[in-house]
Amino acid sequence: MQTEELIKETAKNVFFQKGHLRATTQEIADEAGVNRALIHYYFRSRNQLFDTVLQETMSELMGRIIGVFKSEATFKQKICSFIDLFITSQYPYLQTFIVTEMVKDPEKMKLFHPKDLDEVLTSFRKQLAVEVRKGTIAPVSMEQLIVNIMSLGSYPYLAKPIIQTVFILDDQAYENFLKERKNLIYRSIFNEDIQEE
Amino acid sequence: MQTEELIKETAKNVFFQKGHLRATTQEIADEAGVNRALIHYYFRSRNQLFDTVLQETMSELMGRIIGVFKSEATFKQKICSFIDLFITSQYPYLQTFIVTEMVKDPEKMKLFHPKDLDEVLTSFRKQLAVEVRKGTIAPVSMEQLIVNIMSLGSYPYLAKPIIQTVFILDDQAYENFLKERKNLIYRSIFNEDIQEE
Amino acid sequence: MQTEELIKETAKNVFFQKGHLRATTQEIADEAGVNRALIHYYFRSRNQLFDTVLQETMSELMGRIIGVFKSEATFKQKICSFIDLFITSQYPYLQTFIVTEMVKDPEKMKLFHPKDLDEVLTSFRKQLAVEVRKGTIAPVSMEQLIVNIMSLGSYPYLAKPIIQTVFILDDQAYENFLKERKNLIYRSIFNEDIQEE
Amino acid sequence: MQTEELIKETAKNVFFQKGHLRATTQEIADEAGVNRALIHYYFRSRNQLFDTVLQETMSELMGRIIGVFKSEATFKQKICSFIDLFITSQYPYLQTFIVTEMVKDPEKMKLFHPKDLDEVLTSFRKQLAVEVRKGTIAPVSMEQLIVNIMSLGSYPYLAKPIIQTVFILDDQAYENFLKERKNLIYRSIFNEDIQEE
DNA sequence: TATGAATGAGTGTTCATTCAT
DNA sequence: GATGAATGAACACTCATTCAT
Repeated sequence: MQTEELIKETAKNVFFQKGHLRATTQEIADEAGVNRALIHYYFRSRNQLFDTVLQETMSELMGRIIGVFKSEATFKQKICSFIDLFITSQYPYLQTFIVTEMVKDPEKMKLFHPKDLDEVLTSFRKQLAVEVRKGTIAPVSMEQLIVNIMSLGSYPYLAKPIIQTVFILDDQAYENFLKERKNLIYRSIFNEDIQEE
Repeated sequence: MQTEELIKETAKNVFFQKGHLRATTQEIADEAGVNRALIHYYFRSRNQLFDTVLQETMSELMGRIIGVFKSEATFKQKICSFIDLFITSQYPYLQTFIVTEMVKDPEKMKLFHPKDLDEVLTSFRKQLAVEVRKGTIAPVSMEQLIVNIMSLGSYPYLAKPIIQTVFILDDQAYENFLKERKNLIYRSIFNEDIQEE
Repeated sequence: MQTEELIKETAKNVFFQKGHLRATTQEIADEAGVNRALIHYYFRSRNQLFDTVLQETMSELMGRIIGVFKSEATFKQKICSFIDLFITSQYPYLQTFIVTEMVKDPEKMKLFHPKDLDEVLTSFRKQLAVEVRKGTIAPVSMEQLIVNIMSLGSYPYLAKPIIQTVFILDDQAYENFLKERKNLIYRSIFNEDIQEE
Repeated sequence: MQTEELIKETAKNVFFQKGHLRATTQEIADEAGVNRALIHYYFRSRNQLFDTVLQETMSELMGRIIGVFKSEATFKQKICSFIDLFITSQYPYLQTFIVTEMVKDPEKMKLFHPKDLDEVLTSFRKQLAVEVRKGTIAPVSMEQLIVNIMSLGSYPYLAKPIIQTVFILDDQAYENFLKERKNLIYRSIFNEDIQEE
């Protein structure tokens, strides 16, 4: 039973961490140190491994997102946690993967919409309206706000090769570049630095 | 000689517009209405077609970027043009393509750094410093500013399936969502709406 | 010890009754409700299970054939019983199986020639000669007579799909078609109907 | 274009002459002296090669059958030709093949029922009725008569290994055994020897 | 310049078989 | 005896690539 888990974790890492989206069963098997046929023994087909692994990863991500919004934290704290979610993603290539895969079958995404997401978002929308009225944040729709945070957080991971090339940054310099961004994103929303305590 | 061009253009569209990043030579040949072997006649290998096509597309993109910064326009106009560059990309899947391809061979990107990019950026960095001093824009490094714009512009294209799923937006609604963003991005930089004239 | 028997019987049914001549060990194991590895535990290999099962089935068939000829019945009764043997075979696909398997290794068949078959046939050959002299039956060699009966009895089972197609007969009509044949075969030999009593 | 034909003919021989019904693409390719991938180049899949080859062979067989019945020959001559069709089949394993394949998908056979077969059979049924009235032949339905001939003709080819074993006949002896059968079958129908001229 | 034919390397998948428990 | 896990060999099939014309 732990081998099944090993294959799944290896596949997640190969696909979403290493970004080898077209990885063959052979590559995954090699990486996991198991026989290629074992993948079929546990998952029947490469596609089912894909689906399983994608499903689980998306569930985890959605769970975290919902967790952030459901918490008792203040508005600013929620935003802070949400930024973290996308700035330090466990799976930097997950989103790229989804984009490339979903081109073929966009309907698949619908499976990843959890039941309680809607109410959570509705409640957050109200909270946002309150904060806008209070003047904590400039007027903005919830959708645009959330997409802004995701954009500012994720894109630098996705476009790493482009950005490194344009600005001639080595890996260390890029690391530093990324570190500055959390506070920068926060400031683009609230016009103030993060209050640590 | 025009067949070579035809193949190249077809490949660009298949890869970067349609997002068929793993397109086979057969698909490209079919789409172009030519024999599959012709691709090898002109480009020797599938990889060389890839490289050529990527090289040209990147050159074009870099050319546009440089064009924006080199122009005689005002600072705000430059920013405006730069936003446009990433919001209405001719090749929505180009960046995804780069990301996925560069994972395998990150050194490749170095080929895409044009000679005059550095001086253009240096000059823009000075212009930015001036505007910061003038208070036109909040203090920010040039790198972070540019990456912010690229993030806010490109990411919603890359992550379209995710965003549509989370917020339950159909294609029409998503289109509208995207339209609002240009001004929104501009406002996030200058705290004012775009001045049309 | 009864599991071994269970596997064997299941295999016989799968191969020779259901006609699934290429059945995998998994299918047989599933049908028998046992673990796939057990088949190898008892029979070492799929081929040995095949051989065992074929051997037993052939022995049983040969036993019946010998039983018919060895009995004290009259000549006509023997023929009648012999017809029955091939018209209502317990294993309709046994012969098809033998044909397809023996192509690969024809020597295998020699294992299925029982010791007492020769004497039984010799004795039947004499009985036939007597009946020919008496005029009960038209002159014919024993081999041809026996093959005729086997042909007329078995072939309609083997060629069922062809015959149904040519004459457009559904399963019910084909059933009726087969029922008529016993008397028809008997008449082709003795020019008279079967005397029931 | 002749390679395609070569593959097809090789496949026919492997399947229907040599009786290697489960032949792999590799075996067929080796036999034909071509690369395995060529089979897919011409026929897309192993199944399509099967279907094509089966279709053609069945069409040919059906054509011959119809040809016999459609001819201007006398009743006895037709029967004679029909016997020939099954006694000296070009593809001894064709029928075995059909039997084993059709177990999986009996509906497939329906494709092999030619349009003009029905009228040809209807006309032959009338001719048979006339001959029965004339006393040329003992009363029998057309279906049973035809199946009898097919049985007596084909079965000895299908069951060759069994028969050789039971009667201990070497290949030469079996050859002789088969030669006797044509006249024997004819006599089982008309109670007289074939009139050669 | 263009094409149909041909090939080798590699992919996902199946399966009989083995092994440790 | 019995089982889940694991493996190697084979299979159909795909694809980029080459070659003769």
